[in-house]
Amino acid sequence: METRALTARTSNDSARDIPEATVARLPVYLRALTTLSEEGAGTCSSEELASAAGVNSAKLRKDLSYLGSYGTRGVGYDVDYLRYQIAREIGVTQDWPVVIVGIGNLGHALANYSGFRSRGFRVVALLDADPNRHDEVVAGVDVRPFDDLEQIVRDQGVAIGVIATPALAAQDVANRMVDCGISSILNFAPTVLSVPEGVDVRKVDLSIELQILAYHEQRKAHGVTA
Amino acid sequence: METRALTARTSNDSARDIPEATVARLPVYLRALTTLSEEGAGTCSSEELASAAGVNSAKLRKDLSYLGSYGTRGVGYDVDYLRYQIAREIGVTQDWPVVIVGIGNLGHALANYSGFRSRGFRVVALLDADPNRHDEVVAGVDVRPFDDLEQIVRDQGVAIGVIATPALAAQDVANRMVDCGISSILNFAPTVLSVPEGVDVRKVDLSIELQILAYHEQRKAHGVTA
DNA sequence: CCCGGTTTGTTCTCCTGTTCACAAACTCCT
DNA sequence: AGGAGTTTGTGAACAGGAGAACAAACCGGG
Repeated sequence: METRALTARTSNDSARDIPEATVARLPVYLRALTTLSEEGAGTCSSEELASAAGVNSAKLRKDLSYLGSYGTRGVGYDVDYLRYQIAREIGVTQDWPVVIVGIGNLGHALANYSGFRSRGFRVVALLDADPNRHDEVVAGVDVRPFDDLEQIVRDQGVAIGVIATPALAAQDVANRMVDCGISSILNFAPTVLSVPEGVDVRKVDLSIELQILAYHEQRKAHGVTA
Repeated sequence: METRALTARTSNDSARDIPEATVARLPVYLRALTTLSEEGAGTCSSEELASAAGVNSAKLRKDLSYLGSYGTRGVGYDVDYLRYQIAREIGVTQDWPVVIVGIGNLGHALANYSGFRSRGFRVVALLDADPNRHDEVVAGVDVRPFDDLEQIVRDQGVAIGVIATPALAAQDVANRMVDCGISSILNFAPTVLSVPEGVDVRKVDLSIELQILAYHEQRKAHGVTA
């Protein structure tokens, strides 16, 4: 609570500064709550929700306490109410327009991924530098030239871009995105992007995850055989 | 170091216990070194490599120090030598057979992803429960029934499985994988898997990453307007 | 109204990871 | 050989997150 003085909150708060580790878990809680709600649960305890989310219950309670006191002692949390509060805190009660650049195999998969739409993200454009791909229609959206980026971003108010190009093109795409005013980038290309301050980049790297698994796998094998 | 008593290391070490955070960065260093090598660099300083990998140079040096003293003071690191050492530590000098279950959009993309092969992972089988998908050939590998899992795992010595199924099927697939002896799972399904001790699970969730970006994006917008 | 049972919110402690700063070690030049 | 310049490896301080534990708050029954 004493950190509120630091963040110079303006009018109504509702946005204290939440630790990164907690932010990363909120979507997991959100999903677990959605599942619980679909199963007909009206309330749930921190223990139940923590188990559904795969975390420690003390950690869950601490995470939720950053958002406010939305539980009732002796009872638990109202599933739908808590779900709404988390959704609002993350910002997925509103609709986020998203552009995807690079419509190869991965781009196709992303464009077709239903989990985006159902969670408040709307794919408003698919862009690709290859003219052979233009006028192709993927998931009901037609693929357009990369140069249309600026107009689309301006017209639709896009703040989030997804990069699914080969590694070599990724930095150029990122630069163009930043120039157009995009300030959050999800990067699937296996390369390190450099962007100006104020722009957020998150990276998803398929082969890195496998390599981490391989490391542990190797150690397991060693421990057994040696 | 006091945790070594727990892990019951046997004969020659060469495998001190490396912090998880470091393990997660080693593949990034590996990729940066590969790029440097292709650019013809013979040696590099921690500053250069750190910049290429997008991390602090002190952190890089500390990370590398867990592997051993592979640098030369006043000079830097031999690119190819360091690259080999990291590859060996991760375990990607050997070949890892991998099975992918669930050949939808994402499964297709994964099967075609060249980054796996080039990093020591070989997709030995594609499995899908849907009979309509069988006999389809993706990336030179034909799609087979899910029930073939056990035989494939046994014949090919598969230790790593990738789940790219819908959420509802993921836990069942994971159970079967574990039963067959798979001990590392990369899960793309948006669900929390529960697995017995000794089995590693890593999760890649596309929509969670977007939600994290949305949270920060929302805060940026708030800070500006309010 | 009071009491036992339950569950949250929070404090405190521990541990992991990050960063700074510097001694040790190496090269090159004179 | 010696000294200036460079870069690694690491000790130490610092920050942040995880988990145990407990007081505060709520419900229901008598």
